Amino acid sequence: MSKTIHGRPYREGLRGPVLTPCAPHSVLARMGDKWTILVMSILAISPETSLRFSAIKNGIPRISQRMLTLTLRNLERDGLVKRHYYPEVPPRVEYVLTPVGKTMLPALEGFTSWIRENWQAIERSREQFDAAET
Amino acid sequence: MSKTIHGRPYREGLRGPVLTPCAPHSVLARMGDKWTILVMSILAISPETSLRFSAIKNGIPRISQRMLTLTLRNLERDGLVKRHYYPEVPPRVEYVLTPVGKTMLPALEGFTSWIRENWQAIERSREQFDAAET
DNA sequence: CCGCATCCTCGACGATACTG
DNA sequence: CAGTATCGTCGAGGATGCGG
Repeated sequence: MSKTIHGRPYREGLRGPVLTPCAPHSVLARMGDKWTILVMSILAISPETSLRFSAIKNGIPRISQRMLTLTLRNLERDGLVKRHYYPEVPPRVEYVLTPVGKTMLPALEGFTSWIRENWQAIERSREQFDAAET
Repeated sequence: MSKTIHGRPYREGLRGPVLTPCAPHSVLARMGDKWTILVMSILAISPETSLRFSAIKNGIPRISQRMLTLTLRNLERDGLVKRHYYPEVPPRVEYVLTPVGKTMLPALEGFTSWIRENWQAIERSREQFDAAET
């Protein structure tokens, strides 16, 4: 059994630890992209209620129709969000978190709450760093 | 006092909740980029020990010198990593997590452990989804 | 109402070569 | 050894318009 850090396997090489390849990055990258967290947050407000496409769009200032569609597709593909299509006129489409999507919320919240408590320090550090460049 | 979800403020609009702008995305985006988590993971293995540039590079297969430099610069700018330069010949440069950087580890670990437990389900969902497209 | 197609811009990332 | 400079590629993301 090899050692792990953050669930990431690694071995002790001659010149220190070497990380072995890992898949989970794809999930982190997804959550880190421009709109995904915002969509998750909107759906997390009342996790049992499904929201219409337009309600989500209205909830996220400045998101384009195209990017919302793509973001929702990706979440659906990952099995975190379920899409319900109602073939009415005009059509109605609603989205909800799946069970898996809901289990992600506490873990995500743990991380975002750390960010909430620390991002001001981070912002200050960035300003200092940038100011130090002549 | 307005309501929040994941530390994100929102208001109840006429057609549902509306997220108000939020800064923390920049932190999530940072961690979600291609190499940052890997660098954090390497430094997290023994948080009290500083590592040489080359040790980090050896620990992350396929990272280029350029991308490691950029990634470390960004982390230093955010105040999560501290850089120590020793003007010897040949030069030696070491990196350690800052106190702030260390406090991030448990929160990050919470999220990555959720990913570890669920990414196989996510992978399966992706394969199914892709297979469903004719 | 919702989604797709098209076109465009820009920055992340990689490869390579050079310097103190 | 560590970092910088330069150049090239590629895909994320935005604007707009059409269609069921």
